[in-house]
Amino acid sequence: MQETLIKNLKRVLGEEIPEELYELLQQYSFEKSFDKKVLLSEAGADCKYQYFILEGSAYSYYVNEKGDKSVIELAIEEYWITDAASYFTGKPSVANIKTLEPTRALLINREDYDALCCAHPLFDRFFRILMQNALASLHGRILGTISEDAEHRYREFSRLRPYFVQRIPQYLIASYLGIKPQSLSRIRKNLFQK
Amino acid sequence: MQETLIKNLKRVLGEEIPEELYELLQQYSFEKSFDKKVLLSEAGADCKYQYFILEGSAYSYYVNEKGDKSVIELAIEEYWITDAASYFTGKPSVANIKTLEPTRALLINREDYDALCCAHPLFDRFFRILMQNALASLHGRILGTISEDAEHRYREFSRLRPYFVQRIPQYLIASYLGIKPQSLSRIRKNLFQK
DNA sequence: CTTCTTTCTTAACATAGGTGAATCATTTTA
DNA sequence: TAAAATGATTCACCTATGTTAAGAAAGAAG
Repeated sequence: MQETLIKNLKRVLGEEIPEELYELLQQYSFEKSFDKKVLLSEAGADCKYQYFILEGSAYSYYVNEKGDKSVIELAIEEYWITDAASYFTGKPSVANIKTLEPTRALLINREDYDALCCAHPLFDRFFRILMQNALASLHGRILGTISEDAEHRYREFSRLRPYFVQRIPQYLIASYLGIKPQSLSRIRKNLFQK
Repeated sequence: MQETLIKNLKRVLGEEIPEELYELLQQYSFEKSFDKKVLLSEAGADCKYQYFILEGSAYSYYVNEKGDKSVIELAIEEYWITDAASYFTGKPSVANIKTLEPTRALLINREDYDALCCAHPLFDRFFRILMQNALASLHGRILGTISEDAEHRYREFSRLRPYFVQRIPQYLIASYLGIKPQSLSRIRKNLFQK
């Protein structure tokens, strides 16, 4: 069974985990490998899975009416990625999800997710706490986006997610921060000159 | 016991609710009334409660180093409001929370929240689902903020939250959308001329 | 290696939205 | 009611970021 997800379960639940949970996870999820630049889920379709990245990286992005792409989420090892609105509610997704590198992930589909939570209440708690954390971090992101300028946002991002800066192409980071790659380039030039 | 929260419990859990849940809620929460423009929670302090608005309205906002205020959340009846990062993790809060109108709310402190979830697993589920919904809606907000212009964001906001447009002062809506009141004024003028 | 593709940088110019200041309108309070 | 406070609008001007276009650098593929 997946060491890295188990480690997460333990850290989040902060108690001894009943053996049963491992078996249930095993039963209601499966592992899959993907090449780089593979589309995992497409806008308009039902987003069937949530992905827990075991190795590699992926991102989700939105394409608006004008054709501009915007990065919604960036995910490396130990991150979950999905189109929440679609996965949790069954509505058609607005996001595309794509691997960046060759990626190995744990997949859980919606029915199995529900089954998992019904099979043992600690899963309700585990995912509740995951969602709480995701929520708090998204609030931080919103806050930065509406109240700080692009240079500030990039500095914060580099400080909080140095691993991302190393591994993720700049044009995706720019998009995640809500600016164009040219602007990020300009900002970086500025930062290094200081 | 609070009809409106019970209605929410039922809708979210979509099943018959054991009587026990009502008693537990009663036990682990309490109701309180506030005047308008009362500070419920202050940046820097520990955000002790999450508030379920029964009547009235409130908002949370962040003040950055430059002194600019930005609205994080707007809440009217049947909305929850808190500083997630502080409430869920115990860290000092970055947000201020303030009532807008005279407001009656249901309060749950962190210890009682944990106790509630330990007392009955359906609370883990209830809050998990609430968090999922909040997460999906925040994704939508991020998306708008990084990929659409201010006019588009305002139109979407008006479409999705007409009640807010009626009740919440424009300068707070502007801030929530990440722009200045003067800009929102300009945008509205433009919209009505079309 | 060489070529092709992807990513990053630079620069000149354009624009959405910010700033500061004044005025008007609306609520609140005395 | 009058006075004061709060919220909304308008305008002239400014600035951060977008746009377009070109070329440089770095990686991937043959």
